[in-house]
Amino acid sequence: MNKPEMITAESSDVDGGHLRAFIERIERLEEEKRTIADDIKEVYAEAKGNGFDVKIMRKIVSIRRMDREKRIEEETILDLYLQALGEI
Amino acid sequence: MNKPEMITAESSDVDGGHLRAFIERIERLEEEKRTIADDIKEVYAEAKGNGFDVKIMRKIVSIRRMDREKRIEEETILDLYLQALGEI
Amino acid sequence: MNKPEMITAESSDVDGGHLRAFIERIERLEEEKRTIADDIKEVYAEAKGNGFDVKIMRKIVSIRRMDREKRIEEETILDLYLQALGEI
Amino acid sequence: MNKPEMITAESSDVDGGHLRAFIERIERLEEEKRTIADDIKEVYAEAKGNGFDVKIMRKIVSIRRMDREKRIEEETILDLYLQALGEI
DNA sequence: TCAGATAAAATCGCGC
DNA sequence: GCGCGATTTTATCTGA
Repeated sequence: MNKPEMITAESSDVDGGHLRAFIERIERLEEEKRTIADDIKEVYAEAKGNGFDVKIMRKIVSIRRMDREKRIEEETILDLYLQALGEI
Repeated sequence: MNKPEMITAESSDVDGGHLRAFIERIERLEEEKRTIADDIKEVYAEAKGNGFDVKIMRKIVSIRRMDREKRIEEETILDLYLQALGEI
Repeated sequence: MNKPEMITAESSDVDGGHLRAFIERIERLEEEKRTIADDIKEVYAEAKGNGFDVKIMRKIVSIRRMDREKRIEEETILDLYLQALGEI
Repeated sequence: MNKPEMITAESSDVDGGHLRAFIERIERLEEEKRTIADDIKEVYAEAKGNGFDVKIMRKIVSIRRMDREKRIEEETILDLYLQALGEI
């Protein structure tokens, strides 16, 4: 009895194993994220090696992202209007 | 004659097709990155749902990351010392 | 009447004098900061002139800074743990 | 004899005391720099508390800095021209 | 003087 | 909505 997972103190029942599992899942995901970020940097570097201007490319990517977000925003508002009309 | 890729202005030969390919690779990678960021958020949410304190979890992740970085820094400085010794 | 500070347009009451004072305080502080950055550079240069390896020195400074930050992080998480315990 | 500062190995005569002094001077200066950076942040925060838009303030500071640099640049070029003329 | 590395500033996004 | 932390962008610096 009194195995680690059966601690009965009023307060500090922290399931270390479970916590550890969450932490490790997060760390694996962050590692993946970092890898992809590195891949992105590599693509920019490759583009630079091909004579493209990285700063300008970043601007283009940023503008296109804003455009996409704007479009989604507008579609969302449109949907809201359509819903509102349907409810009349 | 004079197909797009044959423009001969001295300066502004921007290979649009090539650029577009780079941009699209980057955008795909950024989409993947965003997905992973969302996954991380989900894991934190799940952990919270299991009674864990997200703020503390973030600190743990942060401290463990610092540990890793510090270890790498120390290996780097060891290399620098060894190089410095080798150069004498 | 109608002294500058009494402009009554509904929206654009920008207190220019006040803003200017803030801006100038910031600029003075940035000037000081730049001076100190220059001092640091001078110390590195002097050390180099005395035969020390600047790259290694920077690494040492960086590692010592990480040590300090890690210590602070650990104190912070200890506080978080104590708070969490107190809240039960 | 053979006091620390008289080590005679061909290679690793590192004057630790001297190095330490340089490191500590740098660390003191970096601490001062950090303090000033914090002061700047505080000024921005105070301005924000007085209803100013921090983002815009940063833009103003940045533009004024560029203006100053531009002016210095232009004066430098002017000096170069004047020197050149003087040499004719 | 330039590229590549390093550090700083600005911006973004989350959790409270 | 605000502070805080992470990320990204910009600037600085060093070594070739």
